[in-house]
Amino acid sequence: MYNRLYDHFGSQDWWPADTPFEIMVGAILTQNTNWQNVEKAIANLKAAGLLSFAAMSILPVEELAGYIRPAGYYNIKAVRLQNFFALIEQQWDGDLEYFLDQPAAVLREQLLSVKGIGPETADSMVLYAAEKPIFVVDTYTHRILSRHGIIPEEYGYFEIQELIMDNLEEDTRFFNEYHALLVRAGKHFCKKSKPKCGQCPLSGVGGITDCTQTNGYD
DNA sequence: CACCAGGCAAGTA
DNA sequence: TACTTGCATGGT
Repeated sequence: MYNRLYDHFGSQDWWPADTPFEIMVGAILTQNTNWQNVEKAIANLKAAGLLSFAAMSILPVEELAGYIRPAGYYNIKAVRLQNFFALIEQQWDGDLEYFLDQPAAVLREQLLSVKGIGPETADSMVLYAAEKPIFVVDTYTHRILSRHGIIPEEYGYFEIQELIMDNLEEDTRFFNEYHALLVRAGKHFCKKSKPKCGQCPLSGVGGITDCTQTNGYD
């Protein structure tokens, strides 16, 4: 599946951000949200010169919410960002580099303890900001794998992650590209409302040959 | 108009 | 434990 996606789409060059801090902020902002909307929120923060831990962590919650408004769920996400900032400030004295320089399992556990950071957000931070080999599962991963008969539809986050990590090489660069490619494929072919696109580069994988409806290429 | 987007936590029975 | 609901803007 990876080879087919890479041959079709090429390198995705993820995560689209300039710093680990920007990646982590983006990971929270993109929860159940189109990336285009997140870009607007990030642009607002950049324009105000606030896209740093020092600046953002002392911002009042109402003010923070105002900047990230385009990303949707802005009130709850402002609180989630502050919960994350509190961990870095209180446990790591505001030193993000030091925080990220821990074993993946420890990092993951600490991130999951933050209210508002769940499995996907935590793993995105571990893989893309800390650059440690962990596979990020998302709705596209679940949808694409289940529709191709690789996993049962009822598989949850950790079951999917375990299957991938137990059977494929644990490599940061590979997991980075694979997740990004699955998202790309999901955006363009494996839409929720179109179970069978037929033009997906994965058509036929897993013995699934009945993806016969059309959905259009890029 | 309806539906979707790179989730998560809280509420209900 | 297993569903359901709230959160919200912006694009198609």
